[in-house]
Amino acid sequence: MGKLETSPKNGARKSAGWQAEKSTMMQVAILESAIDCFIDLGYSNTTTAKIAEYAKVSRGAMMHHFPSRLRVLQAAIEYLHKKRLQEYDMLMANIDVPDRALSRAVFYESVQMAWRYANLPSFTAYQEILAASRTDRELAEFMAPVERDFENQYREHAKSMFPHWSDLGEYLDLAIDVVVFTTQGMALSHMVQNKEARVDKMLNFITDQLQLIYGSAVSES
Amino acid sequence: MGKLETSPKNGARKSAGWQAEKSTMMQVAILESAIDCFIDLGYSNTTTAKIAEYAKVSRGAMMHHFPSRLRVLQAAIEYLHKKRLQEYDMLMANIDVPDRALSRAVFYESVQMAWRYANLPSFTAYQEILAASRTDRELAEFMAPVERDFENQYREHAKSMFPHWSDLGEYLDLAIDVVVFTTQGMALSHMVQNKEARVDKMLNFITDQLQLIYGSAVSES
DNA sequence: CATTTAAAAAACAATCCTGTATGTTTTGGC
DNA sequence: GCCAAAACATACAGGATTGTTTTTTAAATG
Repeated sequence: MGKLETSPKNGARKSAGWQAEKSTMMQVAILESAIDCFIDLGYSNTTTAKIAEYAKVSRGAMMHHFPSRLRVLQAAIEYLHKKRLQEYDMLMANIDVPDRALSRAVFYESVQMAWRYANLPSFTAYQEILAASRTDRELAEFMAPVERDFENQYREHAKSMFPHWSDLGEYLDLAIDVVVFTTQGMALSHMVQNKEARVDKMLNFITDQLQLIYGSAVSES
Repeated sequence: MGKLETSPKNGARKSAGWQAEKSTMMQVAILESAIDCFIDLGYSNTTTAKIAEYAKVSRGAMMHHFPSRLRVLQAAIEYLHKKRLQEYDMLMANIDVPDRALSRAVFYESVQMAWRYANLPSFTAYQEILAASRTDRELAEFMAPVERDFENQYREHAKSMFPHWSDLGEYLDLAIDVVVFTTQGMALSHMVQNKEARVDKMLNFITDQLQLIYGSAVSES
């Protein structure tokens, strides 16, 4: 009941490596299930049994591929990391900059994408892990390079998007911090009243600040 | 071994209510230990045994005062809530405003205090609880009014601190959000590189933004 | 087709945690 | 001093979770 495909379909005859394919399919299913568990149950409530249940796989089968809980979780974190890097590129690629003119619209779209980024399910999953890492030394060490990766991606993308700023590193870093801290602060806050309106105001406000920072940067150069 | 005072000291003769006093002493010790556990171990790793160990009390004694884990945790949350409200007042009372002049120094000190507030141990403990509440419906319902309390405190304090803004609710709310989201976003982010410098830049930047918002507010009135 | 190997499922032991139940000490009133 | 009640300590049962072991099933190969 509820297994993955257990035998090759008639159409696709037994190809040499179909077993390996099925194996990786299952592994992906397990990792994605682990991430879903982070989101639904929280990091520490993500048990091996729950992951297997989500993946519609017996716990024994899972333990065959990932010999311990830690291994599953670390693999899931790596999987999530790659996914988030991709999602970031996807979102930012959506920004419409007809002729690379630094209009307000460009800034605003960037801010909006950052906000969307902080509202993806993968962001929630990631925050669960980060929160757990605060009191889990081993996990924290595992996460450190991941965090560095993100900081680098932010900077690299910003550099390519706003080449004028490439030289003025300080202002660029400030602009990034403003956007990241604000959007993530909003995403992590549990706003009770008129969330939408406040978010909207904040996003517009940040956009204005970006323009201001940019103005300072160019006037200084 | 390692108990609280188990009998009245010679100096203080058996007063009528000393038993009740000792009882509340122990309860306070337990609640503070629970909060320490949140900080050291994380919310979900805070077991009844650990709390008792931290409080240097037998688990049985603890279960006598708090019949279930949930009760201890809820009592600890309420205790933490009061503590945080007090700490906020303490910090904000420190802001030196000689003649209520709205100089940059006043804004800056406010921002700095908000940053300090987000770096208190109690903030960490609180975030542990908030994070856990995301996947714990019962806890979330328990936390909702607490969150409202804080939002109200922010607004009330800001109103009293900047009476000129009292009428322009929108700008005041924006200013509060800017400070809260930014400082909390920073506190929750795991900055890897030159944290101090970035924080310093952000605090100064926010201060400038507050002045700007204030300028918009007064020019509109 | 038979056999060997990998994959999957199930069963098991060890640990931890909660809640309760039972036993012991201490306190306050008489 | 004595007794009832509370405060405190210890012991135990039930459930959950992890990792291991054992059994069963499926696949690959000669």
